[in-house]
Amino acid sequence: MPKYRKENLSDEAFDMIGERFKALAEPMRLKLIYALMDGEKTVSQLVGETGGFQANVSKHLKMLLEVGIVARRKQGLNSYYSIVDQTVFDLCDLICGSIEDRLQADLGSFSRS
Amino acid sequence: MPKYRKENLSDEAFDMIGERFKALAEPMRLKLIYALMDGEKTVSQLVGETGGFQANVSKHLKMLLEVGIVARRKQGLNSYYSIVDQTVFDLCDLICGSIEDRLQADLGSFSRS
DNA sequence: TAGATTTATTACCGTATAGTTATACGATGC
DNA sequence: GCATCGTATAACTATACGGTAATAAATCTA
Repeated sequence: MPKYRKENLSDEAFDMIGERFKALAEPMRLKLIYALMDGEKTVSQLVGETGGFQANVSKHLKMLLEVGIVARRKQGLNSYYSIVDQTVFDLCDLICGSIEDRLQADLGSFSRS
Repeated sequence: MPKYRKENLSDEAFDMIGERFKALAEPMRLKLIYALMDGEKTVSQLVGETGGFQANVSKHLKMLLEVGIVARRKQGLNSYYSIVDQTVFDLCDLICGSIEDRLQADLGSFSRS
């Protein structure tokens, strides 16, 4: 029995999966997710840690909020963002392993005697 | 000890991770990967299965080839493409689970009495 | 050699989006 | 009320990218 079963997927399913991956396809959003590994933070904190402009950070956070990767908690003047979908870390781990494999392979084909 | 360790990542690392996710962020490329689950196929076959235009299919395949997700084998008039990075299936499984969770949650908050 | 077939490439168009600036909104404090 | 602070939004620009059509390139066949 094969490791991966091939299910029937509709066009809408492909769209949803693509949209989900797209949320993780931008360096700034990855930085934000990475910064939120410590726990919830305010927009100002995230602006400081990522080095981005406040408007841009807010925009990306809004996107992550809409797709359900982060949550927002408003208190006083501040908005506290936090990760709600922990699978993003598993996804990044898988991707990083895949990138390493690729780089190793490239290195091998380059330096082989 | 936390489940996810926070490593130091450079801007270049975030770029590479983002680029990798971007390869999976388009429905047509997902369809191609999905179609290749059965094993290697020619461009014509993939055009038939995805319903896309030949030029578009070729362009997306080239992109998947460049990031190392698929491999190409030329024989006669045909180019045979196949999956080389099996982690894409794990990634899609994770994403699908995440989407399901999200939809379940949305459904719950909608229909709760 | 000429023609047919498969794939790759080029050019173009329209749309989407990241980054930036400026401004609006909402809450707090004087 | 008014000023201030943190955040969100609007408007703009530049660029990236997907889809499409046309063409080129490579291989096979008659």
